Amino acid sequence: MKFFGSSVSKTTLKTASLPQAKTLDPTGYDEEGAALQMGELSELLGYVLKRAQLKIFDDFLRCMAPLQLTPAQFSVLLLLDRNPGRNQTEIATTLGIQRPNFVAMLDGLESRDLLTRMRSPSDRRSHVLMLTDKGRATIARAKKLVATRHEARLIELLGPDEHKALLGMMTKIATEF
Amino acid sequence: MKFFGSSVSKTTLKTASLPQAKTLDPTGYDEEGAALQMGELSELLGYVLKRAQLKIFDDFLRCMAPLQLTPAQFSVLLLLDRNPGRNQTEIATTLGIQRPNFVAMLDGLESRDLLTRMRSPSDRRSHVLMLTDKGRATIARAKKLVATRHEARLIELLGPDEHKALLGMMTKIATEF
DNA sequence: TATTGTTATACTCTATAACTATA
DNA sequence: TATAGTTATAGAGTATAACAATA
Repeated sequence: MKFFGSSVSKTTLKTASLPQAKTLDPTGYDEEGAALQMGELSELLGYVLKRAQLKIFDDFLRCMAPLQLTPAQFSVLLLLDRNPGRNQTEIATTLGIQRPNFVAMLDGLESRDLLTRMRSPSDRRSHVLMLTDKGRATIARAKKLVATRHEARLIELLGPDEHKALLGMMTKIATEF
Repeated sequence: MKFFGSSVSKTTLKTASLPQAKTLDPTGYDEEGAALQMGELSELLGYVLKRAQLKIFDDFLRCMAPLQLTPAQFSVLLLLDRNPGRNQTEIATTLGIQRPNFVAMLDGLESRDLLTRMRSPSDRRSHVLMLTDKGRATIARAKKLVATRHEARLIELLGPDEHKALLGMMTKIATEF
């Protein structure tokens, strides 16, 4: 499902420049004829929200290119750093990831030596997840990249107060809507 | 790519209740043990933005269930209503949809008799897109559903001023970031 | 040559059912 | 029985290459 497209593929993850919706020139007319009327679309929160989200993810990817981490991978490492010793179900559920889909994701991170799976001694069904030293170093670097390159640009664009307000509204929608 | 999952499939489109990230109870502890620390994640705009977007799309789908329109389909019909007589490339490009992916989408809408493709007399390569009467009636009903059920709830949650400010910030990110 | 619509294709994300090994 | 991790699979969304018809 989508309002429209554009995202960055994981394979092309190096740093891709994304195709995006046509932006009108100042005259409101494009090369060949009259510009299209966006109508109610520009007042529809879901529409602009989706577009903004794609932009932000794309920028996140660019900023994180040196570490080759997707937003999802970043969120997993961050959660593991803060919550060592949790099992797959706990981490996946917290992030809204289906357990089956989490398996391949962990395979990838584990094969890059960023985390380890250990059978729990107390419950041998579950895997205790722990960042490796490399994983801890990576998430530390990643957080710096996000803060200095990504979030800093966002705050610069919006202003610190608006940025803060925006965070609050998004959280409200995410939790109360 | 994702921060985490949860969305509504088009097949299940009737009205689905979505699996979502665990919400903590007021104590900050869940059933089995300590709640997970979200850490920097709750301050990361991309993260909360994505979560909010999923919530909003899910609600959009529920509100639009009587008409069985996805956000993407809604945006196409809306654009066609405002801009009759455009060709596929123009509509697709404006919405950020790849032309190849637009074909199946139009097939679906055309088979539901919501729009028509006509070969342009002036340029026989291109298809002129027009809403049918049913298409116009449908988008009219859809706009009412969105306004009264979907956007109204959002405005109620945020307050009209905040909602307006949010729209502005999202547009800014979508166009200037 | 270039463009429009199209087909074919591939990769990602998401969801569900069902298996296994444990409990 | 129920749960954790897993496999298999299917449906969407998205991206690119290449073709036929037309310009």
